[in-house]
Amino acid sequence: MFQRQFNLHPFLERLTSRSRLSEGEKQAILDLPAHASQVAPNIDFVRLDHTTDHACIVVQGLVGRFEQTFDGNRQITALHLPGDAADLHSVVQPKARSALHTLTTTTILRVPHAALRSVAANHPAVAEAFWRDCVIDAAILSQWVVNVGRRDARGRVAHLVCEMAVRYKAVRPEQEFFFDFPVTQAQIGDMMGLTPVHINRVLKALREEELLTLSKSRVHVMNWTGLKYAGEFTAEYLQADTGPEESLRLVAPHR
Amino acid sequence: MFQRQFNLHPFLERLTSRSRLSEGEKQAILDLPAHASQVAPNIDFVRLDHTTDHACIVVQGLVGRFEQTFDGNRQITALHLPGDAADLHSVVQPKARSALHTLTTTTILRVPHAALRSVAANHPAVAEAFWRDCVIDAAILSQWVVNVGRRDARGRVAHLVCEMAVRYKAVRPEQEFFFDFPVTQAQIGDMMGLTPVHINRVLKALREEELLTLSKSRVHVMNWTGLKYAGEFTAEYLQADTGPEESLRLVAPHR
DNA sequence: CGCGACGTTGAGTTCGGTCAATCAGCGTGG
DNA sequence: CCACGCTGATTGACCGAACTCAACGTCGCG
Repeated sequence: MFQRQFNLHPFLERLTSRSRLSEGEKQAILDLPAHASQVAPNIDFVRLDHTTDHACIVVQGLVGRFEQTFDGNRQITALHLPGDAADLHSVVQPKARSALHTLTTTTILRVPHAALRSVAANHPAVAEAFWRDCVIDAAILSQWVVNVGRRDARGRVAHLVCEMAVRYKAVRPEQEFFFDFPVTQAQIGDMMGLTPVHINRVLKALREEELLTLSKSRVHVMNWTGLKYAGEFTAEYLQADTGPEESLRLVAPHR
Repeated sequence: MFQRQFNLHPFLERLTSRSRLSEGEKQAILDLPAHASQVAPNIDFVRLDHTTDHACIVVQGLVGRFEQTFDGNRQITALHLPGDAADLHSVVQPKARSALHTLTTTTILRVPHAALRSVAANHPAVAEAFWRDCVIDAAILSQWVVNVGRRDARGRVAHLVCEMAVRYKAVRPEQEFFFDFPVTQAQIGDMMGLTPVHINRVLKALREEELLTLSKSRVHVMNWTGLKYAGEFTAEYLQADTGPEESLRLVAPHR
């Protein structure tokens, strides 16, 4: 029923922000068959160890990737915003090693692996763009390890908010700014490897430092410079290092 | 000077353990140009933010991938054993987001990106194998986040040793076994987000529990079942879920 | 209006960190 | 051969960040 309301433009934008594609390749992405569906909050729409034949693209809402320990503690390892392909890697690894969970009401587009493979096979630059997309997600994941492993609670939360501000394209370096970030304190705890109670105390401290406020699923960044410093944040890891224009083709030119 | 002594067989083995390749594709991998070199211990042979035109394959020794915080604390995010392509992702993301550091004397083979691209372009199944390799490394990284984020010190170290035992193919489920793991306690601390002092105490506890002994760069696992339980370890995430035989080709068959 | 989910706060505990001393091994140079 | 210095392992005493437990507040909703 949502078939006509949602298209693959956000996904294409994400891809082209990381890789250069020709007009024909862009059109091939937009022509991919996709089945839209709404998912209610707090639903695991991809379960651990299940094998899928399609990839999920987030169009609206917020999705968390997580795994859990034997005693049920959850660790969120990644967040997926609109435009992100939450499990593009499933094209080459169909069995899910981590679950996908909606944090809010979310609209996802399901694209069959067969169609993605076909586009990648016919357009080597698209295959490379898919590969690069997975590689950049891995770089983000790597930063997540650093955050959880080496920063104290205040630094972790500051870093998370910085990353989200950049990924939501909300940053106004010269002034305060706001953006929606629909998560509970318990979910932030699951991202950072901390308890909800401690997240609460950290948010209170950040508020008292006049760095940021988080309330009602909305972040108010009051001091971007100070926040970046508190989270030791630099944004480079979020982008491809080659501008999409200079990006090389996987297929070497024929000699 | 080492050109003739080392070849790409370990790398090919790693690839074929995760993806199926035809004889021609295998040969193409083995025919890749590679420049061997020895690197002394504790050398950063790929620096942060440097752009490379080649990928590094570990043939002997042990390599750690790491990033660091502003105050110089290191977080090791991955280990690369012989056969691993430590930065295959650099083919599509040439600027290094994390550094590579030798933990022991290490022999690496440097393979030009141009050659890897050429093989991938001529053999779509190789392109897919490269992509899958990066995806499985990301799954290992994801487990690393869970380990650091959600387990206590004892569980983290137990999990690490379990992962290494499996990756070194040292496991003998029915009996005690040994394997070389040439790292210092300080380096284990950098992997787990803990201090060297605490690693020492945890190793002492694991020794007193008769789970494992680590001394002189050698691990002695005394109780595999108990160790797996302590680290909540399951090995699935280390492998491709499709056996290499069933692995699909990126190129769809022509209709 | 009452319930449930989420947020807030306090008191006490604990895991892991910090600081510091000691020890063992090992390569080097006198 | 042995003294020296360096690196890494070990241990103790103390500290502090984050956890646990528990109570209470707040808000949205049926």
